[in-house]
Amino acid sequence: MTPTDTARDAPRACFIAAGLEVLGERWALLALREMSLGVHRFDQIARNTGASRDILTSRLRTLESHGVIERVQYSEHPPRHEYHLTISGAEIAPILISLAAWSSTWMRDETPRASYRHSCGADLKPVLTCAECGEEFRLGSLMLGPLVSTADAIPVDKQRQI
Amino acid sequence: MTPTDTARDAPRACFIAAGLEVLGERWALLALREMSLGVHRFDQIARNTGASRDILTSRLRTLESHGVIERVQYSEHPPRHEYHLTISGAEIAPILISLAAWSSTWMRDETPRASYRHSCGADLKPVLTCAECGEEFRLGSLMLGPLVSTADAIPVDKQRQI
DNA sequence: TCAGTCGGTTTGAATTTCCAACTAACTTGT
DNA sequence: ACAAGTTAGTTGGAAATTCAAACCGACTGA
Repeated sequence: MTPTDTARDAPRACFIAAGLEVLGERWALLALREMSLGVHRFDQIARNTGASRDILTSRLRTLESHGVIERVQYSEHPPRHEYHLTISGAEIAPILISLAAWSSTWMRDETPRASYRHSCGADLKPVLTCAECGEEFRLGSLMLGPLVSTADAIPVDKQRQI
Repeated sequence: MTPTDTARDAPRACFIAAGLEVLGERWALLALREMSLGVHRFDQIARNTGASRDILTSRLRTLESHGVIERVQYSEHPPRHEYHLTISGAEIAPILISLAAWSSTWMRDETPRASYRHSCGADLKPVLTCAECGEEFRLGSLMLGPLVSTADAIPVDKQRQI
């Protein structure tokens, strides 16, 4: 039994699986993409993602309940809300950027698509390094660590803030 | 009409959306997680992800048809295959790592989960920087660029290799 | 007054996923 | 030799999710 095995029938409970429970539902990342591009209103998010309105409603509620986004009222009568990223939501940027970079390298086909760039003006060429040792992450540099739960506190500078 | 707007009804065709068409289907990233942890066989991938076998079959076929993974025969009679990451598949590492890091910061709850670490031994603390200017990526540093398609060739060192 | 906007909700149909059982071709243990 | 187990699927029917379009209430602007 190597460390990468799991018990006979239990799926691997890890933080990748946990993150996907929130971010991995259909349309969730596209909605977050819109907010990081400065689009905050329901109708525009629905149009720009292509999600149907009922599903989008449900996704936004899930993201809100997990503290990834927040609803900000911008009109009293009638009550109207905008959707904004929280600190937690802003920190999905590396996920979107890695995805955009991978996709623009490997998903080139005949259909023209919007590319992305860094605010410095350059094409997307993100490099992911370990803050500890400075080495670049690559295949095989990701390894399973110990089990953690709430018992291990979230660092103060990372605590949920809405 | 700001650059972040889209035509009245067309969803934004961008590389994030394109990448999610392949990587964003349910179970796809978990299957890729297994392969990057060294698990290459159907039964074990099914058990470790929790995906039902028919859906997993379908996902693996999709990933294969997009060149993200390849089937490697390891037995002639009966024909049996292992699933391995291609170059393209290996390069999803930054996506998985960013997701794992985000999740272990923000998705702490009572259920204990496997954490991840870098091969240097440190906890996951990935930093995403722009290869061009060296600045760290953050919210707002991702901007839309021009439309691109096959016309713009994939760099030779990045061409699909199976 | 009348069309249009905004953020949804409702409805019923279409699609996807789930699960358990089944298969085929082996291999291993007794 | 024979039974049991392993492996990589496939099948079928039920359950869950998603879809698209219509509808709604409270407005706004012409």
